[in-house]
Amino acid sequence: MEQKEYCYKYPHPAVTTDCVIFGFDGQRLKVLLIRRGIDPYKGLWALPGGFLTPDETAEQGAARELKEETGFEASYLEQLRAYTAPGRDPRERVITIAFIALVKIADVCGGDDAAEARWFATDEIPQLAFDHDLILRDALTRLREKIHFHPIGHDLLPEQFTMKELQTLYESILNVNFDRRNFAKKMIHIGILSPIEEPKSRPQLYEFNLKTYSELKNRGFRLEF
Amino acid sequence: MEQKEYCYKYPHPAVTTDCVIFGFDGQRLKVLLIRRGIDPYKGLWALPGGFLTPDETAEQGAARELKEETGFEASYLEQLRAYTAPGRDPRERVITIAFIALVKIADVCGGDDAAEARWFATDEIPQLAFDHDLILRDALTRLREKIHFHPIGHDLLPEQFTMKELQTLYESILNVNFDRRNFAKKMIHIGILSPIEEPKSRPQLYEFNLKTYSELKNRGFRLEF
DNA sequence: TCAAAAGTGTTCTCCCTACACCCATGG
DNA sequence: CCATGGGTGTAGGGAGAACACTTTTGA
Repeated sequence: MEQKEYCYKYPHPAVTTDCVIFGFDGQRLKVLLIRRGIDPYKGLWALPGGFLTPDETAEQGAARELKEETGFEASYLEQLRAYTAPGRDPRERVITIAFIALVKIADVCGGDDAAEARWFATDEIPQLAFDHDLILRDALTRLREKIHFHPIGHDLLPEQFTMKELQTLYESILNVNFDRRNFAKKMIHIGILSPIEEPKSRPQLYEFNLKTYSELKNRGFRLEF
Repeated sequence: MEQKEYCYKYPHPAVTTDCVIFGFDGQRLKVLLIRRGIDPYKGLWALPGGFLTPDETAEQGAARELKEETGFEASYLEQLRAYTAPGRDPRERVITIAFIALVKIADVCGGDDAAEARWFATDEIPQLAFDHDLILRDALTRLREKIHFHPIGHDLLPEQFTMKELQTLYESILNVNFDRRNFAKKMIHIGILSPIEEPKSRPQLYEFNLKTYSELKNRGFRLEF
């Protein structure tokens, strides 16, 4: 392969995207990491990511890398922020644009690339490559903020779910315990949940009512806990 | 000046920082813009910003550009997000990392560079260069969120201020009207304001009590309106 | 003297919280 | 039969919202 060169009058940093991918297994909040197969930091776990191509936005690049490296389609993808410390990559100057992705773990997990990928509970994160531990901590902070005005459950749970599952999700993200009855009351009162009619299953199933949600969002609502 | 060249194996975008600089003149929330002296978009108003140098973080670059182009020191500087649409700069691929800066308008405004700079009310923004109108709108949205858990007044008002000034600030940012008495009650109740003892001035002056604030922040507080 | 701004307190309502009982299912 | 989990209702407390009167200052 020919060694093409791209030249500029002033120094340009390389730009990558990295994804903090959150999933929920029914018990705990998890983060998807891949093991690096090449130096630097070979063998360490890292956030999935890669270089931005010239014709895509950072959002498109993040979605592409996510799909390529893990096989997941993000049901939600949001930019976190850019990380620009000059020495954060030992090879050359690389700035990364970090993203938060929410995926439904139940979705097919056919990782295309052969890269080794694994879910880690957020309190059992191993040592990470680059400044990815910093990025991950920032992502968790952002997620905990986000939960107050975004129906995160819709992106992390299956279409239909029980109230208990939803509560466990909230509890595992916020590291708290809620009163079972008050939690259900509050959720139903807000109006973004619709009970499933079918009377066959005993634990009542719910689904998100996105129409009500978008109305609420436009009025700027917030969920207090 | 010699034409140095910086070459890479893969294409690298140029990286700039841009600042949305908010100030408060006692009546309305303002944004500081500069008029572009060169193409592209020559003559249009734009957010102050410039290219990132190889040895500085985006935060440092934003602070430097802010100082160089407007003479202001930001009392608060926070990354908003990166803007990466491939066509956003007609010259070459340029991604920008946008920042929100809060400054005290009363501070010396000795603009170092001769660039024409002006404060604009947030509802009287002229046509802007590049995608700066999008950035500005995002910054306003973020600021309106931010106001709920950051004492924005501390970065936008003088050291000492009246309750009315603080209320006007909040009202101009959120585009609402508060009951004068309930607003004061709530602010004092929170505990981040300290009344100034000196009995000479009639309208009671206050200052921010940053110690109480940082305690509150650690406990994760939020101000509802 | 009058108008405009600032200081102060009370009531009502609603939401959040704490908490207990019943029913259904499955072992 | 019993244990577990899910469904439902109520009483109390606290914070926010609505609201009026008095005082001072400056024109």
